[in-house]
Amino acid sequence: MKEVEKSIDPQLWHACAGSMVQIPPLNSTVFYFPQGHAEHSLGSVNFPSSSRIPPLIFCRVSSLKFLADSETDEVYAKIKLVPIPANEIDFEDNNLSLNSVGSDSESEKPASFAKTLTQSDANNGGGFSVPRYCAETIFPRLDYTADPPVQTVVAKDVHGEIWKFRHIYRGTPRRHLLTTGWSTFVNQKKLVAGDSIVFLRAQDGDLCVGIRRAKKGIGGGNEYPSSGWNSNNGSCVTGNPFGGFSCFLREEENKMARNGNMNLNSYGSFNSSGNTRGNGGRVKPEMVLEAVALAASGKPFEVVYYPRASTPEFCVKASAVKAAMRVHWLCGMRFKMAFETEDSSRISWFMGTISSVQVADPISWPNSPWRLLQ
Amino acid sequence: MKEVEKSIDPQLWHACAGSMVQIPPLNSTVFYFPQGHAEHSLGSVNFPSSSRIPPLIFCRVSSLKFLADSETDEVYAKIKLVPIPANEIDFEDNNLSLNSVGSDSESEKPASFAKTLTQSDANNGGGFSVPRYCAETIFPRLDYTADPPVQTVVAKDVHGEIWKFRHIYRGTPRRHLLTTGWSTFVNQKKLVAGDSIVFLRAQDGDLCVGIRRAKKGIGGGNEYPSSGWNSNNGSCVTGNPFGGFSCFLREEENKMARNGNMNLNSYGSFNSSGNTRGNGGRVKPEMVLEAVALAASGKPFEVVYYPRASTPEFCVKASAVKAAMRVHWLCGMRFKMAFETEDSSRISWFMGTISSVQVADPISWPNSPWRLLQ
DNA sequence: TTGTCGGCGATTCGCCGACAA
DNA sequence: TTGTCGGCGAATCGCCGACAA
Repeated sequence: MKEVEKSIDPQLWHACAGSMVQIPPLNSTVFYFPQGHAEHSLGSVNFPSSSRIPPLIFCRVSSLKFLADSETDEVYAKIKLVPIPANEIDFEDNNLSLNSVGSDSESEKPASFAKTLTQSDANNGGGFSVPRYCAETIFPRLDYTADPPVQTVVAKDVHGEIWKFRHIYRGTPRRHLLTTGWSTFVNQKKLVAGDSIVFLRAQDGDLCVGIRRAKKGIGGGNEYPSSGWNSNNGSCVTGNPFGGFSCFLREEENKMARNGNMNLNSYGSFNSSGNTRGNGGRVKPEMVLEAVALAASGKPFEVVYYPRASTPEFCVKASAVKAAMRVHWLCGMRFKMAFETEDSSRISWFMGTISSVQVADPISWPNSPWRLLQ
Repeated sequence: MKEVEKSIDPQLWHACAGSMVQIPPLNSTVFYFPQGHAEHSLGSVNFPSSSRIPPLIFCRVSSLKFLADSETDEVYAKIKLVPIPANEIDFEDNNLSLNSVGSDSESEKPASFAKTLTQSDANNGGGFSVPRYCAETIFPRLDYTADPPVQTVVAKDVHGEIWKFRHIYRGTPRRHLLTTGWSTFVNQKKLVAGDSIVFLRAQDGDLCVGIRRAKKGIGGGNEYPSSGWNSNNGSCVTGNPFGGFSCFLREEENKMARNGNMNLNSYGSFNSSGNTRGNGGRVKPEMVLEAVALAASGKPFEVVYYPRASTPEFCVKASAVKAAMRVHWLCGMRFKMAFETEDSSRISWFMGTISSVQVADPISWPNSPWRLLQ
């Protein structure tokens, strides 16, 4: 209720959001897409037909807050935007944004590692199997002369809460494991197989730990209206130099049998105890309407963005849009599409061919370039 | 977030709220006290000094919803009120309210029992010691010919969720106990010693179970501005025939050492895992302002009332106010005060003498009878 | 009548190497 | 390199009467 909005470490935020998520830097210029904002909403947004809403609005980022849900740890961002009047639009102003990009690269990517939890990792009885790479590059150095080599690993979560894990190197063949402390973490965070855990070494040397919940869709199907792979969900085309369109195709998604914590005892509660897992975090339709109304009238407004909601970004770097607009997208044109693999920070590329170029929903969004950039 | 407002069984609601809590019946007339509503709020409410707000507003109850917090099970009510214009006020109209009172008594009090959890009840290792009266009048009949007499007791909570308990009659001397299923209940509901549990047999014969959290005040002191025992907190005067002023003086309040679930292990989280216990449920100041604004302008409005918040009622039956106003309250006058004992539905009476008659905060609430009726 | 305690089984938790993918 | 399994010790959990209060 009275939750205090405490900004979290931007680097941990980005690590939890995924490597493909880009947030426009402070003071940079972006295009705000009301239609994209609407798709980001959980319910359907009914814009008043009376007022004409521009398909995209040129804005400057005036404030940026990196936040995390206090219950689910799901990360999200609050972005304050100030619309820039049409006559002040300077498409070539890249000075400031370049500066910002500079300050962006200044905060270099810290070492981080993500792993999807296996059954064995999530099971009660067990520990956590630490991939060798993670143990050697992220965790503190282990004294291999000891027998067995053991240490206590201390990590902060997004709320600054401290967790301790016993890190041991044992077994034949040898492997890294987290034992004591791990099951407490799994239980408190309500992690299940398929969720991911992120370890990150901050610049100050502190170890941080974050989580990414698996999408909770039941059948693995798209939960949102879409008609084909090049529609809105989970796929998104972008030329490499126009980066800034995040998209999430998950490997191994829903392959895992989801053996929830059903209480099969004869005693106790029968109803499942309220699915309070993550990824429910989405924007309310009223918030969208409010933001759009303010934006359309040129007033500053605020938007909330859940980077893991599988909907496209709706605040896109101005330079990226500009560059993309210069390209004449045509049928048959080939393109590269980036997508994220779940278990590491590697990025794979997927080649494709444009099958059609069309403006979606041309009635309410005439001449909108929105869908063209899906 | 997207919580559906599901009305719960009014009888279970009342059992959880406590026997002193009275909610005005549907369509009855009440006086709405903005000042009382403000005290019901968590933060401080700053009324705009520009607009004159009447100290009490005559209303009709147009809608009534009995609700329970989906997380903490704390009960609360949503009451829709329609202000009645001054010229239509009929102080003698008791027909409808009498009818409503009739329909109120029509839903007769079902058998219910409340018990404050002892250390032994709340401890992990143990079961629940069922007072004989509860076992014999509320629980299903036990077959005493068996050895030992055992049965499975099934109970629904406020959400309709079903819980099962093993009820056994054993030990020397014999006593009733809940064993298997009990600790699951305690853990899921996050009950601690000092909280209360309510068992209730509904008319349809179904057994229901509700909870009342102990107030979480640390020092046992008043959390709200008060100056003396006859101030607002935990005490409230009413002549018996003027019933409808709820008040809560708890016996044994905070006597219990509150040995929270501190995690003293060397591993795991250090920060206390967010105190998400009950009794935090209160109204936001904005809601109060909104309601008062609507009320002052004669428009229908809605209020939320947490019966266990230790603040006086702010929607009082019109007839009760009328009767109370007829009495000339004077210094030295003796009165009877009802208060609730925690562990059962008994009501005790406390004799007192009026020490002073004064209007609190006479500047912003001139001529308000509000404080007079504390 | 019922709150607390020590006792003791039964069950789970959780650490371990052996495998094999 | 790392996911899963069966094993086993150890630490709880949770049921029980014995006592008082």
